[in-house]
Order: sequence, then C-alpha cells, then structure tokens
Amino acid sequence: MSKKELNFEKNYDHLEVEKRIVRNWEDNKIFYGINLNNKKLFSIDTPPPTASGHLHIGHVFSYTHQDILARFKRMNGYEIFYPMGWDDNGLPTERRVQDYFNVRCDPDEKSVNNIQEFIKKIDRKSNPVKVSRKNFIELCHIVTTEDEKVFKDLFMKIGLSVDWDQEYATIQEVPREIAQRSFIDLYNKGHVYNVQSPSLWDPEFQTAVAQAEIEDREVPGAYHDIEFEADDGNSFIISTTRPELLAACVGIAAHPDDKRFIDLIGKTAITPLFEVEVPIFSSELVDKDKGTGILMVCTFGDNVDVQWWKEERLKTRIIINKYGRLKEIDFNSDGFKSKQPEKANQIYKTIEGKNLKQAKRIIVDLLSDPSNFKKKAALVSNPREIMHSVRFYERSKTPLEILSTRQWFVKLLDKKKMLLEKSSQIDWHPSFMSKRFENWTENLNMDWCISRQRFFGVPFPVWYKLDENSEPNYNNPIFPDVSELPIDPSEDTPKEFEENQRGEPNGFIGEKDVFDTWFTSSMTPQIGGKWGTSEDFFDKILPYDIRPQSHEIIRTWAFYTVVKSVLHHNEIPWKNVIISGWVLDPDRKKMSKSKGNVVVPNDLIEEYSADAVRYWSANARLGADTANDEQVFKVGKKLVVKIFNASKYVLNNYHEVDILDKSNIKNPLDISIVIIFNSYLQKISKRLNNHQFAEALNILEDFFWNYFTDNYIELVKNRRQSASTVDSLSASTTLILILQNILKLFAPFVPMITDEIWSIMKPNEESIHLSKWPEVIDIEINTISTNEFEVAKESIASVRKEKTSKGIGLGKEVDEITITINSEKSNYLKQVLNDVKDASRAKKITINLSEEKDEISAEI
RNA sequence: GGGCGAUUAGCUCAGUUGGUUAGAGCGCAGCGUUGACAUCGCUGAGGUCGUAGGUUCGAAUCCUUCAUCGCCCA
Repeated sequence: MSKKELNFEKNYDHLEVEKRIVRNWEDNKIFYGINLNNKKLFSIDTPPPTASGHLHIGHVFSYTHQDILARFKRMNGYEIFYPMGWDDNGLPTERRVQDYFNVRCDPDEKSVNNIQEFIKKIDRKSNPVKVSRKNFIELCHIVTTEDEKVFKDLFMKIGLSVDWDQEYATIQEVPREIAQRSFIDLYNKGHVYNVQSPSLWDPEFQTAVAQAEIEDREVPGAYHDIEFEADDGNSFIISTTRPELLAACVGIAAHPDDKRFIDLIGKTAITPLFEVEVPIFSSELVDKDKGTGILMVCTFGDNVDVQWWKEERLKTRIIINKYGRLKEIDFNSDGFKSKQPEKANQIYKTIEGKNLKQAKRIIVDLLSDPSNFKKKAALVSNPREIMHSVRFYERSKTPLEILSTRQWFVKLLDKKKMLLEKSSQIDWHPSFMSKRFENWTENLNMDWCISRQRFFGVPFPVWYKLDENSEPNYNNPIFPDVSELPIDPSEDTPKEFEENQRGEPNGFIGEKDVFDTWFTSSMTPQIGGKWGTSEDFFDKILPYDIRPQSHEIIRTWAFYTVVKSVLHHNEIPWKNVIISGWVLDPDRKKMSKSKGNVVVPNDLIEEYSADAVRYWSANARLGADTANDEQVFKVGKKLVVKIFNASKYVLNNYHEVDILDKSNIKNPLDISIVIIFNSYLQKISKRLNNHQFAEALNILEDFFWNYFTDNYIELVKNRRQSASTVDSLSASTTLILILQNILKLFAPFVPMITDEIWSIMKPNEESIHLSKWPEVIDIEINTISTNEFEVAKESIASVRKEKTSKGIGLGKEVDEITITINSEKSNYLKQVLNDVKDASRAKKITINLSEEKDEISAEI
C-alpha cells in the first residue's frame, strides 16, 4: 500500500494554469492533423468571423458550443475536422483599409511592385491615393493579419480545439480561386446569367445589392395628392409618396373593380408639369383603399412598378443616376416626348443634378404653384404624413432605388422547390429554426444578384470582347482556364489577346465588378474541404456533420451555402445546423457598439477563468438568447475551484492509482454509487450525442455536487482512513475511478482545469482530451442497487436537518442518533450503516422501524 | 399584415411522450465549520405555472381565444 503526495497548490490559480495548458496543447499540437483512414469522422463547418479587431463576448459564445461537441466527439474516437477561417472580404474591411492608409481602390490603376514602400510615401492629410485592386488587396492583408491575430489569441485562450494548420482567410488565393471556380462551374451548368434589368441599387455605396441584404425600416413619409388630366378632358387625383419621380411616370393604374375610375381605363393621362402622355390601365395589384385608389407607375418606384412595366410593356424613363441624383433629361427626346417640351425642360432644369430629397421639395413647390397650371395647382391638398416601411441596404442610410443596370445573377427562383426538398434533409437544432430557412426560400422574389460595384472582393473571372465600336459583347464572355485561377481580369490578359488590346476596338475589357461577399463566404465547406485540389478529401468531408451559427444569418450564410453545395455537388453541405442564440446584456438588450453595452471577453477570462466563461456559454441551450449574467460566471468559477479541491482531496493520500483495480470495489455503498454513476453517464452521453450540451452539463453537475462531493466523499472519508485494508481500498478505488470519469465528462466543458488535474493524475499521458470517453463501469454488482446509496444520502440528510434544527454543528460528535425508517429502506441502510454513522459523527446509531412514513427522519 | 418563439419562485431558467405535495442555480434568511473546499457546508422561506375557455379520471404539459414581449419576413 503506497501513499503518494501529489503536488497540489493551496489555491487554484487559473491564470497561470490556463496559460500553461493552452501552450502545452499548441506545443504538442494535440488537436492538429487528420487521419482520413479513421472511419469515424466529425467535421465542423464553422462560419469564419469577420476579424474586425473588435472583440465581443458573442465571439466566444457559439464557438464554445461547437468546441464542446468537437471535444466530446474526439474523446469518442472520432477524427475531428475543425478548420477555422477569417472572413475578410467586403465593405467593413474595405472602409477600414481606406481610412488606415488613406487610399482608394481603382481597378483601372496599374499595380506598383512594392506596396510597403509605396504607402510609406502617402501623405495622410492629402486626398486619398488611388491604388490598383491588387495593391489594395495587399493592403487588406496587412490590416487583416493584425486583426486576425487578436481573434486567434482569443480563440486559443478560450480553448478552441481547432486545427490551426487548416486556418484560412477568405482573402487568400485559395478561397479566391474556389469562388472563381464556383462561378465558372455555375456558368457552365447554366445557373448564372448577366442582364441589363431593373435591380436594387444603393446610391450611398453605389452598388447593386441582393434581396438578402435588404432590410425594411419604418420611416416617416407623406402622401401627396396630385391631379392629373386625362385626354378626354376629365381629371383624377393620384396619391404618391414619391412626387420627385413624376418625370419618371410611365403609367396610371387603378383596380379593375373600382367604379370610380372605370371610365378612365384605356384612356391616356397627361403628367402635370412635364405634360407627358401615359397610359391608364387596370390591375388587380392596386389597393383600392390605399391613398386615392389610383396611382402613378414610375420607372422605378418599387417592385410592383417593375412588374407593371414588364406586363404592360410601359416606356422606360430613368431619371436617377447611380449617385441618387437626377439625370439630365430632354423632353424632346424619344422616351420623354412632352406635349410642352420647352416648358418641361425648363421645369426639369430646376431639379436636374439635385439629390432625391432636394428634388422632392422642389417638385412639391412647383406642384403647389398655380402659375404652373392652366386653372389651379396640381397638388390638391397638403401632404398627409404617414409612417411607412422603406427598403434599405442593411449598411446604408439612404433608401434603395431600383435602377436599370447590368448585373450578374444566380438563378434561384426556378429552384425554390428543389432547394426546399434538398434542405429538408438537414436537421436543425432547435428544429423550429428550419422554418426560418423554409420561409425565406419560399418568399424569394429575386434571383441572387452576385455582382457588386466595389473593389475589395473577389473579381469575376471574366473578360468581354469589344466590337469595332468598343462595345462589349456581354453575351459571350471570355473565361480563363480553371487551371489559371485565381485571375484578376483587370491585371491578367485573356489567352487570345495581347495586353495592349485592352479597351481598344476589337480588343477586350475585364469585368470590373467583384463578387458579393456571400459568393465567397458560402464556399466554406469547399474551402475547408480543399475542393478542386483534393477530390478524395472533399468527397469524404461532404456533407459536414455540423454547421454552428446564429439565427440572424440563416437567410444569408446558411441559405447561400446550401445553394452552392446543392448546385455544385447536388448534396447538402451539412447534416446538422446548430443554432446558438444571441448574447444579450443584463437588461436583455442586444449588445451593440452604438449602445455601448458590449462586453469584452478578455476581462471576463481574466477575472473568472476561461473555463468559467465556457461554463457560462455551455449553460445556454441551443437557439435560446442568453443574458450576460455575471452570476453565471461566478458559478462557473465556483465549479472550477470545486473540481480542483475535490480532486486534491481524492488524489492526495491515495492508494496505488496506477494499478487501479476495479475488482477492489466491494463495499455496498461503493458499488451503489458506481451504479448511479453509470446511469448518469448514459444520460449525459445521450444528451451530448443530441447536441444538447447544456442539458448534459446540468445533469453532470447534479451528479458531481449532489452525489459525489456533498455526499459520497463525506460518507467514505472515515472508512478511507480505517484499518481495514479491504474497506479502505474499496473506498479509495471508487473515489479515484469516479473522479477520473467525472473529469473526462467535464473535459469538453472546462478543458483547462480537467487537463490540469489529469496531468497530475496521469503524468505519462499527453492530455485528457485524447483519452477515451467513459464507458459504463463494469463491476460485480451482486444484489446491490442504487437504493443503498440513495438511502444513505437520505439518512445523512435527515441527520443534518436534525443537527441544524438543534443548533448542533455538523462536525460535532454526538452520542446517539435514532433513525426512523421503514423496513424496506432499513434493509438498505443496514448495508451502509457504518458509513452513515461516521458521516453523522455519531457514536451510535439506533434504527427505529416505522411503516408510518416513507421518509427517513433522525433524532438526537 | 404573415411566420416562429417565449410567458413557471425576487432574478436566470429546467420541467423529457399529460400522472401524487411543480424543480435547479443565483439571491434572501437562519445556523455551522480549525485538514479537499469561506471561491465552503447545512437547513429554510418563496410559485393559484400570462388570461379565459375546452378535452381528460387527471393539464405547467394537449386544443381554442385573448394579452404582453422578442425575433424573422413582407
């Protein structure tokens, strides 16, 4: 019987331990590498965060969730594929780099060779300096590399078991190549097209946007009632919130059942001020109760205008340019033919070049001025103010316009049914989140516009031939060979041309646009899985096991990723989507920089430990929003310290752990607790297999506190020191065996403290995280059941209650305790009576049989 | 306007397919404690489960109505 003194500090110093543990994981690369010969594979397609440099407690939240599952699966013998990336494309980075270096990207600019030297010469106070797209991307690398380091540090600190050898950034060559390959593949399959058509346009950022990037906002507006004349001499009053579009009016619409306007249908109306003839037609889409029930159709006020414009083959009168200002218009010209062209031109001059707000004011003034009309002012009443919802690009403060522009699209509207069918194979956790995906897919009303008139993004791998008049031929784009990807059409030359033919008649031009960020971000399964370079690997990886993400990006990230995977591979990208809720502030408000309620994770880690922060994350059920509650961090820290102290007790003065022999477990109490542990183990594993980590953790805590530390340890303390080798050994063996298993069960949740204890317990093993998940402890049970322990637990509770009510300290020794108990339970109690007596600190225990009550009670 | 979710103790939430006196943690109150642990232990008080109906022998749980809150989409 050997005794070992183990090296436990008096107190647990989480800062020192956690730093050391994480360094150890990295030094030994214990989460790196993947062996594809292992049949059991668990793969995670995690959305790469935008490394903005601003850390947020939300960043550790959902990443901890996925890490818990990764660690659980790893211990269950799975090979874990857990890459991590950074999403650098898009506007946020573009703006950051612009400000940082005082540059602007211009795709027409030629690249310089040494950008590092070049930027040193930039005067930060002068006008921004133009740089080529290639150089701009180089600058993005410089900035994002810094930001990514900060994020990576946090992710390491919080203990994500990521294989950092698989790290990627969407700005890098491989993701660019994969996005371009995706585009060419979709083109070859007939899923993408480019067309000049009315599309959503943001005047602030001067780019097209997709349906997924739109949000509706309630803003104040006003109905303006404007009188129109018809060619039969009658007049009528339309209602519009956008009088500034009067010059773009191409028709008048009323409901076919509306008796008020029945006689007007088929006639021609004349627009006030500009005196342009427009047809009056009927449409079921008109809301009779809105405004005056009759309205003007403009190119383009909204989606319905576009629909009417198509159906009624109306004229096209575009008066807004890409900056959201009024274009130059000649009312003598074909499309705008006015009955009074000179007057129209004169009036229009007053709004030309103005922005839409200014134009609206001017038009309203003009409409209210009787001198502009034969009889009386066309604006028949004061504007009626209303609140109405207006569409915005989510990053913009200016309402979206619909402009006719040339854009590339991915065809989606013809694939709704197919997408719904395919995606129904994905399991959502919680399941009701699938509704969000379904509703979004069902309600799609536009194809996916994938071209953006921005600079920092992945360029389209496309050139266009120019004819003898230098007009591009958009119908037969030139593509590079896939082996040449990635390319930049503003830098690289297509095969059949020389660079000096760029922009020349009969030469070529490169596509200037870049992809929508989501076009690349939706390729994370392919980027991680090395699509196109290692088909073997990719085929094994797809579909991934889980896609962790939060619910606000279901319509974007989840949706587009499904689209890509289905269109490229006819396969869902992942089998499960696990949805993490939001982190709210203690007042249950969403955290945001503008509200100033953002919590920085590093402070919390410092104060409570990374394990405690993980504990808080792990306590959130999937899909449920979670308040940032300091109390929970405290509880997490308490748990960590308790694990430390319980381990210290169990492992100090222990017997021969290295030759742990479970056949030594002979005492009824010990056997009973093992049986209870086994049933807890099964519940915990089941929950974790269902991705229900919060529930699993709660069950585990129940066992740890209520069975192991508060009762089992107390019950066997004395027996452990007893002279009887058999009894003592049984207790020590059970203590160590169960502790060992508890540590493993806690390991996915609080990986640092558990690995720390493990390293003391098993100095020859690399890490608890590479150990095997517990299996049911198989021991000789004989006639023992869970009842022996339960009765002991209940008995000791009754003694504590009695002592507390009598004001006797629990540690105080008493001469005799009488336990009243029914005969059934007493049979169990007899088996464990010595332990109960010891834990009661009683010299003698008398059993008083009574069948009156089921509960056990004690008396001193 | 459509869809989804929530409403249980002072606070944050559990409550598995309907089954005795509805649970936990935190907080609160009282008591205790010199060897695993004050970052501790024990004990206790606290709820007509949002509202109004219905199904059932029996409803926090199933159905319907309404209310309030949150999110998603028009």
